[in-house]
Order: sequence, then C-alpha cells, then structure tokens
Amino acid sequence: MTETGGERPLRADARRNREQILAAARDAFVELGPAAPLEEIARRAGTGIATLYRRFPDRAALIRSVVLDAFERTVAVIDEALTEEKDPFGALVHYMHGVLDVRIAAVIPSLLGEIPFDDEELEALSRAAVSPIEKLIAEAHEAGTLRADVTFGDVGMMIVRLSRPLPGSFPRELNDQLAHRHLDLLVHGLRGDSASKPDLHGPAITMADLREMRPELPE
Amino acid sequence: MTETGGERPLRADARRNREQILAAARDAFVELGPAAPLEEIARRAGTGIATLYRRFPDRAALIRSVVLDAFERTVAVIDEALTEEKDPFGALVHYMHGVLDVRIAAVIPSLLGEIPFDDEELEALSRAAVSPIEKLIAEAHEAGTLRADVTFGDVGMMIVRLSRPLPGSFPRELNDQLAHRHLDLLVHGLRGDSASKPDLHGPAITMADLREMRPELPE
DNA sequence: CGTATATGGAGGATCTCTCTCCGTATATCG
DNA sequence: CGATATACGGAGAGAGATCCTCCATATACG
Repeated sequence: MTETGGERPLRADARRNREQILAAARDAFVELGPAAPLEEIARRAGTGIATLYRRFPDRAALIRSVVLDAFERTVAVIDEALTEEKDPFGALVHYMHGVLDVRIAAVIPSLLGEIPFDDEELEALSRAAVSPIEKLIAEAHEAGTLRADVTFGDVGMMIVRLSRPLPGSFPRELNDQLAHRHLDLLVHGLRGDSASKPDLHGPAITMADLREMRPELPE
Repeated sequence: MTETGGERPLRADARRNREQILAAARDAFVELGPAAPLEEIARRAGTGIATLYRRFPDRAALIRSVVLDAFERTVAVIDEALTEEKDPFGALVHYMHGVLDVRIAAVIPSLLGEIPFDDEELEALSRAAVSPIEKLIAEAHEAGTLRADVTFGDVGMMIVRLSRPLPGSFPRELNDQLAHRHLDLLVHGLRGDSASKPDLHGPAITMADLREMRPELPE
C-alpha cells in the first residue's frame, strides 16, 4: 500500500521500519497535530531519527504518505459500507463508524494545509473518497431517511469533531470507544421520547468517573 | 469579575489592559492550546510582554484566572437557562448553546491539567457549575425527555467536541455558527423520518464550499 | 504639576526542533 | 560462510522560538 512503485525494493528491515514510522506518524499527528516533532515520531516508531529522515526527506513527504494511506483506508471503508448495507442511511452510518476507526480523519484537513495539493495521486484518492459519500447523502435525502438539511460538510465536520481525541489525556482505547458512543448519540439524537433507540456503544462516563481520572497529566 | 479582592485597586489603564490580556488568553488557549506562547497573548491583547508578566507572574496564574472567569460565565449561563426554560430538557439544551458561546469550554480540561487544583475558589465554582447540570440531567431523565443512557460525561464531552475550533483555520465566526448548528444536529439526530425537527442554526456547508475555502493557511 | 504607578520592547538565557555525519550493524547473495 | 551493499542509531551543531528581566519613558490621578 501507498507504493509509488518506481524504486528499488527496500530491504526487509527497512520496509518494516518504514511502516512503523508511518503508523507512529499517524498517531502523533492525531494527538499532537501536524507539527508533531519528528523526533517524537521516530521515538514512537522505535527507530532513530536518521532512519526517519532517510525514508522521508522532509515533513511534507511524511505527511503526504500519511494522508495517502488514510485516504486508501477510507476508500476501503466506503467499499465495505456500500457492500454490507443496502439502504443509504445505514451505509452512511456504517461509513462514519468505519472512518472513526481510521482515526486520522481528525487531522486530514490540517495536514492538507501543510502540503501542496497539486498532486495527481492525492486528488484522485480524494475524489474517490468524496464522491461516493456525496452520492450516499443524496440517496438518503431522496429516501427521506436523512434530514434534508444535513450537508456533506456537516457529515465531514462531525467526523472530525468525533475523531479528535478529547483533551486531557484519556487512555487511547477509551477515547476510541467514546467516539463511537457519541456518534450513536448524533445519529439518534438526545431526545428520549421518540420510539426505537438502539443502545449506545461505549462506556457511560459520569462526573464521578471524570473526577476519579483527574490526576492526569497535561494533554 | 474574577476579583480576588485583597489588593490595592489597579489604575484605570492597568485594569483595562488586564481585561484585554484575559480575553486574548482565552482566545489563544482555545485556538493554540494551553501552551500558547505568552508573547502571542500579549500581542493579541495589544500590550507589551512585560505588562502580561507584571499582572500574571507565570503561566499558571494566567490560566487560573482564565478558568475562574470561564466558570463564572458558565454559572451565569446556567442561571439564565434555569430561569428562561421551564422544562429540564429545554434548559439543558439552552445551557449547552450558552456554553458554546463561552467558547473556552473546549480547553478547560487541558487547562485544569496544567495547574494545581487544590484551590478553594476553583473548587467552589466548579461545583457550582457541575451540580445544577447533574440535577437537570436527572430531571430530564425522570421526565423521559432525555435518553436514559445519556450521562453527565456525554454532555460535557460533547460540549468540548462542539466548541473546539475545527482544524484548518475557518473564520472564527463561521466556527461559532457551525458549533451551534452541530449541536442542533446532536439534539435532534440525523434521521429525517421522525416528525417535528426544527430548522438547524448556522450555515450549511457543502463540499463545494469547502473546496472554495481550500487556499487556507495551516492551522 | 508632582509622583506613584504602569508601560513597552530589547536582549540574554534557555529550550526545542531540525537535519547531517559517520562509525557500527544487519540483510542478502553467491 | 564470508563479502558487500544497504541500513541503522545517536551525537551534536545550527536555527529558531520562547521565556523573562531590566530600565528608560509615559501616563493616570490627586
């Protein structure tokens, strides 16, 4: 994946390190933002800083690879959503949950702001991720299962809001669960009066829980 | 407001500068996080860096004042919500919209992680902001107007999610409007089938709009 | 108008991050 | 099992950002 085929194949250890750097970069960008120190990324990847620079000449190259990878995963999620759900609304919700698991969605907008976007591969993948969702939204509108006034922007921005880690250094797993829980809430609304509301995913956090978690280090 | 009464009163210009620094700090913390450069805050306030240091000996003192001020505003919002809305669910929603306007909610958790919390004034205000909301949630649960499985944590965390500025440097005003729009969405849910859904606040952003805004600087 | 109070910004100290160099280690192939 | 191309890690110089103090000047207020 994310292979821009041309070059000589990497040695096995080099390829492994490259993947680990990419994964570490994904996490670091989500948690620390697009300016995350490259040294921190190398540290998380368990490699030296030189190895990172050897593989990615500069921050832009690293960002580009991360974004490309994220788009690829997103496209895969879309395919899955379209395959597994027949009705458009269900597929849209399935997609949103799936994208939360890609995690990086939160920072794609900022990452894109950091690199030149006149890039064919990037644009192609971006289109491949956007247009099926626009189609899905239109179909759900037509079927009347999605609020008529909900736009593509709303969907995208809510995904961003939900996939950003909450400030205050919760454990990562909790953060992920809460994202799904809160997506459920968004889908079904807060009201208790309307009929069939399926159970929420994820843990219910009370004020007492929050207090207990207080002795936490800064974000 | 936020007067810890003891000291000699400030000269008029000093008081004005103090308020401006506090306001600038609030904005900077929201946009840049709790590690926002103090020089940047002074710049936004239109004062010299020395003036900031004269009024707030260190970052912790500044953060403390910002948090205190935010809690005070939050308490005021709660009072308003309780006064103007008779039913608990309505009051809760009113409160959530009001808190979005306080803006700083997004970073209170991180800010609190940066300063010692064994502070009577802080704790008192915190309690004054928390317990009415817990009560409201309980009442709305009883009335059946709020989903039974929605907790205090859900409400607080959704406020945080909604009040954080979206990445990618949208104009501030747009960000604020979108926060309210997306809160509406949360309250009513995405589905289009159930009956009475009031109009959403704020602008509907399409993919085309987003593309148009692309030539944006990094966050 | 005198004086206590307040101001701004230059600049040294410190910290953080970037990026390269080079001696050492490991994969791969015959 | 070598031989060799490939890859590795980490030190450390350099650049830049941020902190924080000092002091000559300005302003509010009695």
